[in-house]
Amino acid sequence: MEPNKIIRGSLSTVILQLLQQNGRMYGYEMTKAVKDGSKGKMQITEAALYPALHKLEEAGLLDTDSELVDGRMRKYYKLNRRGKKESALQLSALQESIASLQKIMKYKLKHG
Amino acid sequence: MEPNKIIRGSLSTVILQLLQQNGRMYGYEMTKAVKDGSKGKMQITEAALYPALHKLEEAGLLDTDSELVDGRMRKYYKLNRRGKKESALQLSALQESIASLQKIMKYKLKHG
DNA sequence: ATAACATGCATAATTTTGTTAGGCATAAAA
DNA sequence: TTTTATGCCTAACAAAATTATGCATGTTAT
Repeated sequence: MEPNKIIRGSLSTVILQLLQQNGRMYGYEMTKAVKDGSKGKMQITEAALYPALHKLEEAGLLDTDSELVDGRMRKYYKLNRRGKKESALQLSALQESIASLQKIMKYKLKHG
Repeated sequence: MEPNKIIRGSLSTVILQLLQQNGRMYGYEMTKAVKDGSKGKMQITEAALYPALHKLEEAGLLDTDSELVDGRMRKYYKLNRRGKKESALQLSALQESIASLQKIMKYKLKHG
């Protein structure tokens, strides 16, 4: 079983939420945050992350700025006003989805 | 936001769990169960369901039998021994994944 | 009668979204 | 000096869904 099946389709929600929690992050940092925050049970590959970040940026939800640190460039992302709204929306939608999923999996037919 | 993003990647787990709960079901019935069980918030389209069912059957997790009811054929599915094992495995894996996902989304960096 | 909707199965074409596999560069550690 | 960590990225491919159909029977509404 793949480690992070549940993230499938929720990657952008996770990204937005990480930024909501931390204010300003760069890509590599996010991959570490997910690995650490899940105690190694999940990971976001960079090949999945960067396109997702670019998509959110293009969608006008994120502001960016780049910085040279220790001789390497970092591209920082943070939520703008629209991003904050969208973040909240996606979070509650996800929580409702999880609740629905739990219900479904306990569902028993009437008159079975 | 799509209604059932969270099911993405977890469809087979949901199917196995429905069969675990109800013992014996046919495809159309499953689509209704999901719609009812989630109060319309989620659905499994038949185009997603049937290939998934066939795949689980091919994987040797489900036994089937067909029945003519009210002039229409129904193909019933149920878990066999292997399917029951797999159902339990996938359920606990999914629950752990959800727990990890929740952790990640609350994750805050040290030393911010 | 007949059109629309519910039941019941299924597949084909397309899109979304991820993985696998790379590339490039700097710095630190073994 | 080779490996590991940091840091960005894309291309080719695969998985898994959605959209769009198709077919057939039975029931309900017009």
